[in-house]
Amino acid sequence: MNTLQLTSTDRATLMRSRFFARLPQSTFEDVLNSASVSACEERDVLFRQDEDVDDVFFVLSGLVRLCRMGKDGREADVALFSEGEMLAETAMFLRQRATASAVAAKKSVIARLNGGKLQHLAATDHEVAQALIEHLCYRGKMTEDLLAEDRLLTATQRVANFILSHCPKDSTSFRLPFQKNILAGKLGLAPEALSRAFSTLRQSGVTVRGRLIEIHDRHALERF
Amino acid sequence: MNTLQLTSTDRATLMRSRFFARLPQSTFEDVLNSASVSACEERDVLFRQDEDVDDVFFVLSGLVRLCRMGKDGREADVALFSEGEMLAETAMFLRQRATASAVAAKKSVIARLNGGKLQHLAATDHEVAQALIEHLCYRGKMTEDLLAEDRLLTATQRVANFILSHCPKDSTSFRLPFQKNILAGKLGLAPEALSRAFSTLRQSGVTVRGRLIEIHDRHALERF
DNA sequence: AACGCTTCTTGACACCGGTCAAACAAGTGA
DNA sequence: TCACTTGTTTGACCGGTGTCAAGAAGCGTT
Repeated sequence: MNTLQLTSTDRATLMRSRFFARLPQSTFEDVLNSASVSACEERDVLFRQDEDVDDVFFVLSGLVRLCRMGKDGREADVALFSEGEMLAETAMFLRQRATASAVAAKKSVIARLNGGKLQHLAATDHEVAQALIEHLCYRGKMTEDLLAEDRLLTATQRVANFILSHCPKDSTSFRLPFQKNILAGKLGLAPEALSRAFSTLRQSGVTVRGRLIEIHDRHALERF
Repeated sequence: MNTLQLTSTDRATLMRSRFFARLPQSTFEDVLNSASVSACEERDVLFRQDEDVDDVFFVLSGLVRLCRMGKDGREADVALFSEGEMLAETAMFLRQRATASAVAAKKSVIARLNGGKLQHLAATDHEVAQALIEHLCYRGKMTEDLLAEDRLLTATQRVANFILSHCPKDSTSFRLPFQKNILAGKLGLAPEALSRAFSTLRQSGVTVRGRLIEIHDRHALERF
């Protein structure tokens, strides 16, 4: 986890993000002044469950898995953050230990924003508070979506959903943005189950070669 | 769904709640001025999935189920709100239809706060924004907890968890706060599965008679 | 090109939990 | 109190998914 300088593409990534996009330039700079940037290898840990976390993390590039561990050692992913997404903001406001661990799911560049600073800004700057509220609403919905999918859909249906929502409407194929491993975790599946789901979908015109997914019949997928 | 007057116990309930507790009296009155109160019977619908929802709801007494329906007609609960809890706040900030339906799970009294008013307050009043942020963090954590439980624990373990977290530390028994039906939904189980979980736990010293749950060996439950 | 590592796939199997049906209990209203 | 409705339990069955183990494919390194 080496410390880096914030590049101009990093700044661009930040400014494009849901959270920062709506903040005025000066506030943006203000937040950045208290930020540090580091390069992570796959499996590097940003923070661990039950630790105190004071900072807020921002994915400048790469991928971060948020996972909880059960007492028997198994672990379950509860969220997956890719470029331009922010995590660990709840630790700031609920005075309690982290409820999950954050682990890089591949080589990543992570910005670490000062939590106290951000909290202070949220308390004094309407724009920041507003952006935070929207961000939290969005995150809440994401988690609720996951929960509902888990409870309503079978493995194959969840995979079909994922494919449909990730394949551009005007295209017939796309590349998985990460390893199948990770996708399985995000969907709450064992890797084997993901593999089987793919092979079930082959009957409905889905071709999987490495990370390349081809769809030959969108409607067949929707019907699943 | 009859319209009611806000009683003084209702006011007390509001002021005790996570959200309103921290607001100054004047803001509190301000919000209340735009509120209406109604009595709901079990199964009354507060709003339906895919509808536009402008208001924010507050449970003054009773119980509200938030559930999503799958295309095959099955439905899954994604949250359960009891006395003193607020729901549908995300609809205000994410400009989109409701992602779930809200249904009274028993006779309830519901306050309906004006969303626009609240949104305006959140944008101008630091205290309101702050309260909202904390509320959203809390809700987010709740949903994440549910997701993690679903993914990490078996039915019996989830039930054991529920019992442990609802039985006062200094007591050896408690009453279920709602029908087993509802509990099953909250835990993501079919009623039959809940029933079986209870009967499995009987071996670990749990007695169930109607809604009365008795624990004879806390540690046995924790080990599950 | 050959090696070694990791990721992915496939098969076998067990088990958890959903579903249906029927018996049973509890609650409600006349 | 009885009849009726609604909620709960139990049994039987089966489909879905986790787990273990083995083999295949992919990928980077030498």
